[in-house]
Amino acid sequence: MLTDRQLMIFQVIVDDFIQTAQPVGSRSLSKKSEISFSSATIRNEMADLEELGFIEKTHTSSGRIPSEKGYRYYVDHLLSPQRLNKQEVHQVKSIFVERIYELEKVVQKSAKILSEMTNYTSIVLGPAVRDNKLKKIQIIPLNDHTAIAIIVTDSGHVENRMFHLPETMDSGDIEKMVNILNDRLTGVALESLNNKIYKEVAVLLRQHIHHYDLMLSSIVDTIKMPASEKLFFGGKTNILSQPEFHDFDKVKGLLNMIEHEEGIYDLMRKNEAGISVKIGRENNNSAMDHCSLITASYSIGAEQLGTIAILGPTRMEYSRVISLLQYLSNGLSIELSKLYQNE
Amino acid sequence: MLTDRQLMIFQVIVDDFIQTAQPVGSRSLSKKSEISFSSATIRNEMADLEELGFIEKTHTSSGRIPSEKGYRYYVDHLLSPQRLNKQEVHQVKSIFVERIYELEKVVQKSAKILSEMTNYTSIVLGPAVRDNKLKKIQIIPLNDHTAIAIIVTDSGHVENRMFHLPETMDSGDIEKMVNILNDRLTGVALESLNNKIYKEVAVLLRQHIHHYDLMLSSIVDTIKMPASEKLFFGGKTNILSQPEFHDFDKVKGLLNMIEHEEGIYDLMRKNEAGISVKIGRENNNSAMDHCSLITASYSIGAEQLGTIAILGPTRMEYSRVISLLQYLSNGLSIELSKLYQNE
DNA sequence: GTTAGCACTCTTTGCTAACGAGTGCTAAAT
DNA sequence: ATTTAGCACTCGTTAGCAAAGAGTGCTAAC
Repeated sequence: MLTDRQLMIFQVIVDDFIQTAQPVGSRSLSKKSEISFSSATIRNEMADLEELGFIEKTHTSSGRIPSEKGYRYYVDHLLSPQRLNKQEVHQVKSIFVERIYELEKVVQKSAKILSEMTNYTSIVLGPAVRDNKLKKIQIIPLNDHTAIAIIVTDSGHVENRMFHLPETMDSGDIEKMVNILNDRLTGVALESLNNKIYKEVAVLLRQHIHHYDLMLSSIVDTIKMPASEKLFFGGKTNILSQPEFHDFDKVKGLLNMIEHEEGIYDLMRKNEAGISVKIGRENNNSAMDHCSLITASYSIGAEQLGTIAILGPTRMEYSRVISLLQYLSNGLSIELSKLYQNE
Repeated sequence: MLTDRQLMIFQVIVDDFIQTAQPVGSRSLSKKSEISFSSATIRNEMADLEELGFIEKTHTSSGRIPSEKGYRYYVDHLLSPQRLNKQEVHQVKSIFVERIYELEKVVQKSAKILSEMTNYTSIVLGPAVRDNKLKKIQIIPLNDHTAIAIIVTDSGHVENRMFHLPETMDSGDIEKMVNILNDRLTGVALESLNNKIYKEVAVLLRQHIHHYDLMLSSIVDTIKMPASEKLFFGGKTNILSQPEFHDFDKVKGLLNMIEHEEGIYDLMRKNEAGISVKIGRENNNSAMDHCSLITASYSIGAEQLGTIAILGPTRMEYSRVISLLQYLSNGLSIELSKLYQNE
C-alpha cells in the first residue's frame, strides 16, 4: 500500500524526528543525501502519508511528525536491528562481572545501567517468587511477647515478619510447631502453601499444640506478603530531560504513576515472552500518552521470571533500545540459569 | 534591636508571603486589619527591615519577601506553636491504629501520612540497627554450591545474604560453625561484631573446621551491610506543586538528590535531639537552595533511633510542620517504646 | 513621628509588524 | 504522467512599544 519512495521518505522522517525532536519539513528533507527529489515532490508524498495516517502536522503550516500509527508501522516493518557497539556490550556485561548470588542485586543493577545507557527510565519487575518452593520455616522468639517468623525459599528468597506470641505458648511448643511445618511444607510452592496449611497442617497442629491458631495466622501472613513482585526503577528523573516533557502536568502525572506504582504492574504484565512495544495510547493509561514502553521478559528455561522495560517518549530510539533489551534479557536469563542450574 | 512595630510588620510579611507566595507591598499591608498605620509609614519601616537584612526585594520596585536571615529570625523568635486540629491529630494517630510489629512499616507509613498532610516531601531515616544486638545466626544450604546466611537482631531486624559454599564443607561442619557463632556472638552489638569475630571467634573456628575462612567472610559481609540506615520518602512529587519550583533545573536537581539519596544522609544526621530547622543555604547543599528542612528525632528512652523530616520551600508553613513533627516524633517514640519495653 | 503626594522603576499585558519555516496548489518542464 | 518551480497563504516566533498596575523612595506638610 505504500510505494517504496513513500516508505523511504517516511523512514527518514521518523529517524530525523527521533533524533531532533523537531517537526520535519519538505525542504530540510530534500537536502538529505538519501533523498534526490525536490521539496515539492516530497510535499506531495507527505500529503499522501498524512492522509494514510502515518504522519501529522502540529499546526496547519508546520512540518510533519510521526503519528502513533506511524510509529507502530515503523516498529513493525522498518526497524533494522542495530548492533550494539563495543562500549555498549561492555556496559551490559558489567552487570554480571561480580559473581552474583542475589537476584535482587542483579535486577537492581540492571535497572541502573539500563537507564544510564539510554537516558530513559527503566523499570524492572523482579523475579516472581510465587513458584518458589519452601525451603525452611523458622521461628525465633525475641522476648516473652514477640517472635519473628522467617521463611526461606529454594531460590534464596527470604521473608520475615514479627508477630505476637500467645502467652500460653512455650519454647517446646514452638519447636514442635516449627518441626511439623517444615516436615509437611518443605518443597511446596509458595502459592499453594496457604491452601495446604489450612487443609492438611492445621489438623495436625491441633492435635499437638494448644492455641496454635493465632501463631499460624501470623505465619500465613508472612507467606502471603510477597505475592506481588517488587518493582525497581532506574533514572526516574531522566524524564525531565526529554524536551517533550517540558510540561509540568505531564511530568507530574508520570512521576506520580511511578511513585505510587499505580498501573505499572498492569503495564508490565503482558507476559508474552520476548520483546513487546507499546506506543502511546496502546498502553491504556492516560499518564502514558506520548510515552512508549518497551518490555522484555527474562526467564530460566521455559519459566518466565520477570520483565525489564524502558519507558520513554514515543519519540524513542526504538532500534537501540530493543537491541539493548534483547541483549540484556538474554544475559539475565543465562546468568540466572547458571545460578540455579543445580538446585 | 527591632521595635515592636517592626516586629509585627515583619511577622505579617512572613505570614502573608508563606500563604500567598507573592511579594508583599506596603499598600496591601496597610489594608490588613492588624495594621493601623499608613502605607508610607510601612514603607519606612520596610526600608529599615531591608537594611537589617530581614526582607528583600525581587526587583527595585517590587514588594518584599523574607530573606533567609528573616526566616531564621522568624523561626527562632516569632513562631507561635500551633495547635493541631482534631482532623490532624486523628490522621497522625491513624499511623498507629493497627497493632504494629514491624518498625519499617510504621516508619514508611509515617512518611506517607506526613507528606499527605503537608503537601511537602517527607523523609524518614529508619531506625539505626548498629546498636542492635545479635539474636541468632543461621545458615541454610540451598544446594551443593550455595547457602544463605541469616542474622536476626534483638529488635527483630533480619538481614540475609547468599554465598558460595566451599566444596569441602559438609552439613556437619556447617552445624558446628553455626553453633560456635551463636554461642559466642549472641548478645553482641552489631557494630562490634566484626571485631569480635576476627579477634575471638576465628581462632576457635580454626580448631574445629577446615576452610572456615571463605564462609566466615561471607557472614561478615552479611553483617556489614545494614551499617547505613534506610531512607523512606513520601510525596516526592509534591515538590512539583510548589510554585517556587516551576523551574526545571531546580526540580531536576532536587529530584536527582532524592533519587540518588546523595547528601540526604548528611542532611538528616544532625543528631541533635528534638527539632531542628535548616533554612536554604544552611543546608550546605546547592540543590537545597530555596528549600528548608525540618528534622525531628525519635527515640526510645535516651537512645535516638532515627529521624523524620519535611523538605519544602523556604516559604514553608514552619509553625504547622513543626507542630506536626513534634507530635509525630513523640508518638513514634511512645509506640516504639511500648513495642520494646520488655526485651 | 506620621502621612499624603508625587515622580520614578519595574513587571505584566496586549497589540502590531516582520520574519521564517512550512504548506498546498497551479502551471510549466521533463 | 511525473516532477519541479513558483507563488500565495498560514501559523508560530520574536521584537518592539505603549499602557496599566503595583510598588518604591523621597519630600513636604500635618
